[in-house]
Amino acid sequence: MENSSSEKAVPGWMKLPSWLLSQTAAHSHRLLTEAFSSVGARGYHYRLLATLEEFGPASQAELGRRSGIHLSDMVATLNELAEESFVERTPDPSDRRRNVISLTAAGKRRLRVLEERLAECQDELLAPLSQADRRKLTGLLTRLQAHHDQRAGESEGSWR
Amino acid sequence: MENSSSEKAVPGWMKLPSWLLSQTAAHSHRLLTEAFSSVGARGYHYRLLATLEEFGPASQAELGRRSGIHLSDMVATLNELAEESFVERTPDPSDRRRNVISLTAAGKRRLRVLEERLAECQDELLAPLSQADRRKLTGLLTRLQAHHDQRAGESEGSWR
DNA sequence: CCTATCTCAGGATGACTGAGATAC
DNA sequence: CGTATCTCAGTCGTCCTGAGATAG
Repeated sequence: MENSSSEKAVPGWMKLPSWLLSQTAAHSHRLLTEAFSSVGARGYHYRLLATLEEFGPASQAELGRRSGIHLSDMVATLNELAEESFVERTPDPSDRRRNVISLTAAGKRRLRVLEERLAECQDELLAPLSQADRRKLTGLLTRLQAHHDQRAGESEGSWR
Repeated sequence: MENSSSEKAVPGWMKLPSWLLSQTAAHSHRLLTEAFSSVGARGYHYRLLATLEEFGPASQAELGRRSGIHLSDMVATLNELAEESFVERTPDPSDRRRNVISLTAAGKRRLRVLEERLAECQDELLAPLSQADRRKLTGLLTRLQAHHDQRAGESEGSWR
């Protein structure tokens, strides 16, 4: 033992919830980024593909609302996905402002791969926690998220 | 009770721990960014000032190890802090490669302001949770962080 | 020679802003 | 008209890579 405590000296702010949250999120983000980029993808790709499969084809604006991705980023992300033929952009005949985005067969296969990687990440992320602790953590985070989501919806126009 | 009627349709991946973590961290980050930027500061400024007060003057490399800020970012951040006279950069006479960074009186006052803002953010962040839940969450996150920190230290050179 | 320190230039991702063109 | 959609051009903060100059 070195001094009063057996641990290395650590700044006090590292015990704050906001810091712990940002750090664990950063770890999680690193895991996901590495897993996705190992197959040439990134977070936005997964979010878009998964949203498309779950809710079906939609305009870019609608996709943005469902996935929480900004329209500006949507364009670039869809360009990337379309270039690999994971999604198709078809003009909407009933509203010529819109593109209808739909998932291709290749896109579904891609999604399966990303889902596998994602599941592995969850496991690695939560490795030190018991099943009960994982549920507890998920529950607490869900409550936090619901609370802040709601407040965001109130002040703005609830565009999400 | 099911989401078929009362709840809005939400993609399944939004229930994953990694997503909840990144979202709550994003909310937290938004709170902090707004609070800090309302006085013209940002996260790195607080981390550096707080680390300096807690551990005293140090070289930039040492500060980087203590605060977890990359050396490349350290330079720019210290430039900003020095420009407002919150820190002082003095050449180390015993090792002419080094600058000794120290906190000024103005820097301490600045830190007090940022700490206040930070405390308010913690409260707002954790608003929907009871004291017991807050402790539980902090405990769970601490365990996650410790686990991943350790693994990061193993594979790399434990520079942090 | 090799390592440590400081500096600078840049990238990547995610979140976000603003503005323009077009269609409703 | 105003509003919605799509596109493109950027910013910002955080994290991170690489390379150079200098000092130990």
